[in-house]
Amino acid sequence: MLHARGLRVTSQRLVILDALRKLGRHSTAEEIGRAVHEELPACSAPTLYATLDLLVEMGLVRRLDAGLGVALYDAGTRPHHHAVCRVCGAVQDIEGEIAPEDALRSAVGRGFEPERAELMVYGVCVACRDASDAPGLAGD
Amino acid sequence: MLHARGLRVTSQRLVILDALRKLGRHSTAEEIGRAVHEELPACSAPTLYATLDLLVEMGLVRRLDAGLGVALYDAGTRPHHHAVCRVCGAVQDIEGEIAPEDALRSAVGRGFEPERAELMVYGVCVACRDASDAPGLAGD
DNA sequence: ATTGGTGCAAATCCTTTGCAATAGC
DNA sequence: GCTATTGCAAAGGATTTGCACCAAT
Repeated sequence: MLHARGLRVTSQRLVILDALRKLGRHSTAEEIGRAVHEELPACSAPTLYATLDLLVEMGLVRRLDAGLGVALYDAGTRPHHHAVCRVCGAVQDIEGEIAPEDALRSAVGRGFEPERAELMVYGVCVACRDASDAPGLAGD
Repeated sequence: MLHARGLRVTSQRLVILDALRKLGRHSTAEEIGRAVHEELPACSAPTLYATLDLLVEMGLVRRLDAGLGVALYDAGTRPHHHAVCRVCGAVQDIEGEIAPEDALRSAVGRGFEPERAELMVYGVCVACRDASDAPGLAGD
């Protein structure tokens, strides 16, 4: 898959993805770094971040900002929703590619007390779509 | 309102809230700071952040993390949803205290091309609720 | 052999903290 | 006057960058 993109297969990349998959869910770069160090003690922070960016770009990893001041990384690429605890900061997955309302219900069913639910829609705004549609410019 | 909480009414606090209200939408601390400086040139970053925290705590301001690396502040306290453009980073309000699904529809109706919608539910998880319910401990 | 990847260190950015001076009550 | 609040400067943490070396192809 890396080869297909003309990129090199390095032990760092393999170990980082593997570590992230083993950690399972919402891990900070620091947690991933610690796990990686057990196998690859010399792996550096810049490499870690660069690799995570690459994996995100490749669609193998998702990056998620829960407002905790650190980015969280997730090897599960299926879209899903999240419940963030205001008290302890824990991020709970709401599994499944389900409608937002069902996600909310699911969280409540698991004992989570929602105070506020916010939908973040990620996509392309009108202006940027128009810009990329403009003739003479290479569409993305 | 500040008095009611035994807090002092300072020009900084008034000007910061006023600036944020005038800016209207999702402003970064830096934007707010710039606006504040026009009226209160000496207002410092620590004061700005402290005041914003205070306003958030008082419920007059909401803080929002759109994954852009900076916090956005919003003087509109009514909960609403957001659409973030992957290309230009613009954050669009989806007005109204409406159901997430309607929010998604609303964004599409305005020309936004959604790629991914994620519901963030903020609240209190089971463990933290149980902890605060525990007898002998002061409930929050 | 080539050149993309890596590691080191330092830089950057946003935000917070310590402390003396100031201003609200 | 008492004390919260401010401003300054510097610290702090997460992430990125520049550059020389190394390793995958």
